[in-house]
Amino acid sequence: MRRVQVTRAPRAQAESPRPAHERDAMHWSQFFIPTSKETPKDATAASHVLMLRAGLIRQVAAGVYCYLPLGYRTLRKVEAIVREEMNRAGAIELHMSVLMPLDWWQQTGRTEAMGDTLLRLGGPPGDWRSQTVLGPTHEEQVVDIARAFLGSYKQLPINLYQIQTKFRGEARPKSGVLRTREFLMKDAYSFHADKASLDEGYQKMYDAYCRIFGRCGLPYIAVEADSGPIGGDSSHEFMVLTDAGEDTVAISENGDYAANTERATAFFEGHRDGETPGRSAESGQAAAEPLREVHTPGAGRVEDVCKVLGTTPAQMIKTLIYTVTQPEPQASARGSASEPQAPARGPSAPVSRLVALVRGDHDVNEIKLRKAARQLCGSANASIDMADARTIEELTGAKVGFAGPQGIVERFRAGDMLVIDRDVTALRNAASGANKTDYHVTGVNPGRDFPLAPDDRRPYVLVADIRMVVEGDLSPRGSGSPIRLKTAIEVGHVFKLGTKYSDAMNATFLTREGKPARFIMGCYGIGLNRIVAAAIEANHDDNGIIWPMSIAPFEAVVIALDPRDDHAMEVAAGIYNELAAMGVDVLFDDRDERAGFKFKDADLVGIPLRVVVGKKSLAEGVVEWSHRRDQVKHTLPPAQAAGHIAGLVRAARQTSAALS
RNA sequence: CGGAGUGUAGCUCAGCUUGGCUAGAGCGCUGCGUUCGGGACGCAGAGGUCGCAGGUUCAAAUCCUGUCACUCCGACCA
Repeated sequence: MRRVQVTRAPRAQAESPRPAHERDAMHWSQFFIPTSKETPKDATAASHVLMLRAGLIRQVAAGVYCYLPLGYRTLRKVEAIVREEMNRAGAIELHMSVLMPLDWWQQTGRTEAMGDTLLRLGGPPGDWRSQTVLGPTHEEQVVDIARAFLGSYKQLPINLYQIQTKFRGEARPKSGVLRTREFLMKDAYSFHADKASLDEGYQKMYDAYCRIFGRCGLPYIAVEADSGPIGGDSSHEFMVLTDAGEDTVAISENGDYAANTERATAFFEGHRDGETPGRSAESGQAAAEPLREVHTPGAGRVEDVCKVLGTTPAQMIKTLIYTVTQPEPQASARGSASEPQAPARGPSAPVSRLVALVRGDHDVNEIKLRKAARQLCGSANASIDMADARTIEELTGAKVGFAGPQGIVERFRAGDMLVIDRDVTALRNAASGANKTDYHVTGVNPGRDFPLAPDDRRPYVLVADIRMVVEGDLSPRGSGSPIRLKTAIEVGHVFKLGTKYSDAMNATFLTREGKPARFIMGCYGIGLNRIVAAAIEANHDDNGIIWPMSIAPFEAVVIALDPRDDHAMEVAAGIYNELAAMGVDVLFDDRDERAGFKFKDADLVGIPLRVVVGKKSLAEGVVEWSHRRDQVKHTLPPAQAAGHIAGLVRAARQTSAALS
């Protein structure tokens, strides 16, 4: 740090306005905090605006930011908390490499699964660069370590973690630091000999995460999550509820249920009678009406149709057509070094059509639908896409907007599928498209007009939960509590991975019986930059950031209001020095600026505690102090100031520690 | 990847429609002075390849073509 000074010294000595020996970096006049009054053009999220205005970060490129000193101080504090709690939970820190061989990713099949998200170095074919990737996550590398060094059950369980910069070819970076191409992540990987040990390790991480986010001052909740392409059977996400998030969380009002909408499910009425969804068709109270065609010219959208038919979206069946693509069975994944860019899907990949039925007031959850499709066709890698207009017209015989379920299976080819949402099975005399342009039908009845179960001729029929939950759905716990939807930032994620990676990379250890067995794994991630952004989203006002003490770049700021008044300056500097000596992270605003200017800066930057030393209050024998959060001014004699503030800092630190 | 938009000083933007003289303002920055408890003021300054490349023209920030970057919506997203 001093080195910078030394190299500058010869030139600076004569005329530098601040000679080296007088520098104290924690004097605001000499620190580096480029604040700005202007709201940056491109920032919409509060955290993004404030991080730029408070001089925490600077954008380098889309989704790439550098951390300026103030931002870096906070990031480092977050890092320290994460490290402390991981160590406390028995995890062991290591540092893996960012560059790694493409080969590993081909072994686990994730070259394809991650697609463009996996960043490659490029370079001519055969060059080492074309065989090297920038790590977006480190399962492959840590499994490689495990298969090399973990040979015995005696070494298990073990949890290895790192805090590392990750790279992802994010297609659309957004919201400042919330979604970027380069970011700092804590990723941990646990290895277990059996399922019970995994459950234990998972719970340990879950608890550690609660402590971490609690200590960082985040109002978080843990929700059930979809485990995504990474696979695995159980997973929770740690969410901070804020406007800026890009995830949506379903929470029941009484708090007995919380899940990411990717997987959230609602209470199904059919359960009440103990009915199986497929059978409820026969038990309807209303008499089944015959199908009746109604002319509905131009009414392709649900609302339009309702108007014409005088019905409600909840009484309609929405018929959506998808295509299902099953990739060719993985040809030899190994040794394809000569052709690393092998096309993900050959043109010959078999494509079948899938008809999905949901109620008119519901939307399809494509993650659930994909799961259903995979179950039906038995291919774990099958993908689904909305069908194009031609496919739809071919299947329904009508223009887009007039598809209906009745008789649709008669038009099926081998391999086509029908997936019916549970809630559709409960409908009686519903309305739907007529499979005839400009016509709809009423009196559609599940079971009579379309099958609810597979038979010999149509083996691909499935009733499942394939819809998004909506506001007002009831908690699936059966408590009757309504579900609310909230946007949230995902700050952490814990998975039970199982043997997905140890299988793919053939990573084994020897059991007590001397037989090789695959590691059972868990993996656990935390986005450190997101913690910073989420903390700001959750803690700010019109004037700026309100840092939680635990991650504030400085815990206290001493503002000298009259730097030209020797006495006032002396008192202020004295308090600053005392605080620093007491181990408080303190910044000294010694700048020769007007009072309002400095107050605004202090508010913007968000330091939790503020001491103001000015001629005016000094004349009354006091200095002022206040919390950033409530701005209420208190006074006390200068001699007691440092001691009091240090006490407040200590108390806040203890509160944070008490969470753990 | 699809749709929309924007690139002019460190930051926020005007100028472009209808080509024309030395390319402007505010904030910030430098100097001097006044001011000094909630983002002061005066005077004097520094700072710009008008994203880049090509074209049209006597003449291009302005018109045309291409290209790059960034932002927003969507698709995508351990």
